[in-house]
Amino acid sequence: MNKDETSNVSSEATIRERNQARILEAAESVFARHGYRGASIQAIAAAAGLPKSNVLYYVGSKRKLYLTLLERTMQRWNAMLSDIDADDDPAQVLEAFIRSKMALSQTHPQSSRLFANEILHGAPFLKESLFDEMQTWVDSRAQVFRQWADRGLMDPVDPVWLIFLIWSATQHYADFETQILAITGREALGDEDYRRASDFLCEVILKGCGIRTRETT
Amino acid sequence: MNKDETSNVSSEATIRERNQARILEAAESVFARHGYRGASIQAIAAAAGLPKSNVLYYVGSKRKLYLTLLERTMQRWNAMLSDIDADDDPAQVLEAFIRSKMALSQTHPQSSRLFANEILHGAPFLKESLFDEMQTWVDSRAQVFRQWADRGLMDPVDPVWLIFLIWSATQHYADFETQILAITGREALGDEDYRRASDFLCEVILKGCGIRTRETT
DNA sequence: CAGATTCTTGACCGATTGGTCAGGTTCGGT
DNA sequence: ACCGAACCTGACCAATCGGTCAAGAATCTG
Repeated sequence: MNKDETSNVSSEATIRERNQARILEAAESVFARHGYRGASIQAIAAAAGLPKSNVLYYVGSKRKLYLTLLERTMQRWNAMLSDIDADDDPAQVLEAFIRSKMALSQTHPQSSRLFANEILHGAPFLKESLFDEMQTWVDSRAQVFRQWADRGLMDPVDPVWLIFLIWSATQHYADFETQILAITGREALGDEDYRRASDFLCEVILKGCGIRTRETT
Repeated sequence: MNKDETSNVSSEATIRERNQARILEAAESVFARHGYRGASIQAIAAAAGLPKSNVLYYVGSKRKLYLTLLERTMQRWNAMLSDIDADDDPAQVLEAFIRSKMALSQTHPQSSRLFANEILHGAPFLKESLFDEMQTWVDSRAQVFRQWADRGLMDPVDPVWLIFLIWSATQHYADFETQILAITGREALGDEDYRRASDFLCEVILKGCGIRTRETT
């Protein structure tokens, strides 16, 4: 009985979940490249290796699919960005922030591009409440940065512009990967490239903010 | 006779040039938002206030229109980026570079977004020769930066990553304007905002590279 | 003024779009 | 074995897509 139920659930979840995962991956790639308006369900279906109506059977509509992916992107980002406190070490906090953002660009470039496309489209699918959350998050971080500056732990730079600097610098590796590869003559950005770029960003940005790092060798 | 000729030429150029300018402006806006695939000629026509077939009369095809805009974007960028020399002052060069890029983001945000969309699409319309030119440009700049580092005028940071940092940081204000406005509670980025952001980027990036700036008051 | 050129623009075309729908197949439970 | 649920998928629909074409109006030129 118990064994029978497990077998049943597993079989049901396997088909639906497997197909949904295929569709989500395919859709992310298409939306990341062409944005919402430029993506077609047929292109997504082709990328997923399923007929179009089968895709619609699972996801309902283009809009629902897109919203699911956007939500997933936000969750990926939130899961990697931890809270900070004024008692934390600025060097460690900023370095962790930069490195985790770079890791996201490396592991989920399509998510980054999908988000970039959403913003370029004028963010029609991002709820105002989500921007409110972002604002709250930026404000709380900015407040900590200001306290560090007050205590002489870093220069009194504008903390909001600093956050934008880190966002832009780190997302660039995912969003503009095509350009970077063409200009640097690479076929892909590997671990070593990401490590060196992350080191560079940590070094320049921290130094640029007057934050001294600890040499650990 | 001379007076009659002037009147004739002016009248002919006025209709065609005026309509082409209208179409280019409208198209830039639509392509900037939706990218090539997501932009429709009907949307461009509506934004230009002309019938679709009138638009096609002037520009021939969607592809030609897009390529024209892409070319125009490249020319705008090239017109503002001057050659540099190892004898130049690093602080002045980098500051000029950052400020001119920020000015471009401020005056031509749609161009920046159109380019961003082109890259997100995988750069299908950018000729390989154009990337070669970019690479040449980046390499020549990197060489100068390295010479500066050799002479102790700046830190030995990776010059290519430095250029990417400046690109990403400056283009961010155009490309992610929607996000910036939402988070900062602004309705637009004004001169003062751009000035402060430019100052911030100059200060942090130059300091981050170990370049000392001259205080001019 | 007449003819040539440019401009305007709706009708039309085949292809594609986001879906809807219906019917058949497969799977799971009784 | 039967029935219901889940899955699969081609046909179909109205709307939109990038263009073509033709006809009339406006403008230019000699």
